[in-house]
Amino acid sequence: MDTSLRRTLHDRGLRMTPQRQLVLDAVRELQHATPERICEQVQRVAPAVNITTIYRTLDLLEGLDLVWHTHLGHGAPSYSSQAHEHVHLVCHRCGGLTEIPPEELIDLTARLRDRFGFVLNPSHLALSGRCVQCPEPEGS
Amino acid sequence: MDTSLRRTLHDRGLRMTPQRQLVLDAVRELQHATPERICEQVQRVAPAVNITTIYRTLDLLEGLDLVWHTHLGHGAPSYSSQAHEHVHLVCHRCGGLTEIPPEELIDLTARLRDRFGFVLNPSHLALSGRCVQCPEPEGS
DNA sequence: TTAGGTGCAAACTTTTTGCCTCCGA
DNA sequence: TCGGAGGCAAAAAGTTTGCACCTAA
Repeated sequence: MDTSLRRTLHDRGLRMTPQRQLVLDAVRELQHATPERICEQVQRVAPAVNITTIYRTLDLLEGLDLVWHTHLGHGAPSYSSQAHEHVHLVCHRCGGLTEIPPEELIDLTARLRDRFGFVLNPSHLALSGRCVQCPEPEGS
Repeated sequence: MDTSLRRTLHDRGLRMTPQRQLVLDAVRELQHATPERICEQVQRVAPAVNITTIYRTLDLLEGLDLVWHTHLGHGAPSYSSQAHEHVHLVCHRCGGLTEIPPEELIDLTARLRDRFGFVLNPSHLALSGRCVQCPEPEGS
């Protein structure tokens, strides 16, 4: 049970529902999950929940800043909750994912805020480049 | 005409074609363009070129490290060429895109390389957060 | 002549929309 | 009873595949 979710929803004239709680729980539990994966998880508890509801609820929760999505690689987007504290390094070549501690971005976060007024979300960030295992392309 | 493209292709037993040149030109010219947008651009010169060819060619060029794609927001991915030297700040709230000079990432690039062996591609990077115009969410 | 490359159509996956019904304030 | 929510089906959007034909080495 998530009283704060109920409150947040109520403050905006929205209702708390079991589906919304279940989707939020699933995102928090799974981390980096696609909508389809989240749907499977929710349906373990409530098999009747439709994928449409998953999409609508993810949109809603994202609007409330409770969840977040990025495209870590090709294909479907990946949803996470604020709780997940990692920076992601995505290799554009092999698609590999490396997680590093968010402290690595403290300096950058401060600089972007001071200079551009941009509040970086360091806990959910994908940086793209080439990982250790992948060879350097020719001619560079 | 792009002799280096011809050479790169030839070295791998692949052929140079007008379509490949046109797609590369379109990516370089448009920057941040979706496959569909690139297709339109190519079709100005060669109306018969099919969207399938655009997808296949973008895949090919990406494999050659000549172009690059990210998902800047919802929906279709966005292709750019190496030539495009900007860092992108994407607001997760309004979807707005801010471009900042790549120099802002010099420190981070060096650190990631030294500590994790990860070669950041600073010329094509999307950092996600909240931009100046968008209000801070409640409760934070 | 042979393999690469393209166009075209169809299939497929992922996401969104419309509509009807249900339910709680 | 009124508007928010969800289920279901269909549509839309985005991407991939199969196949025939064409072309350059």
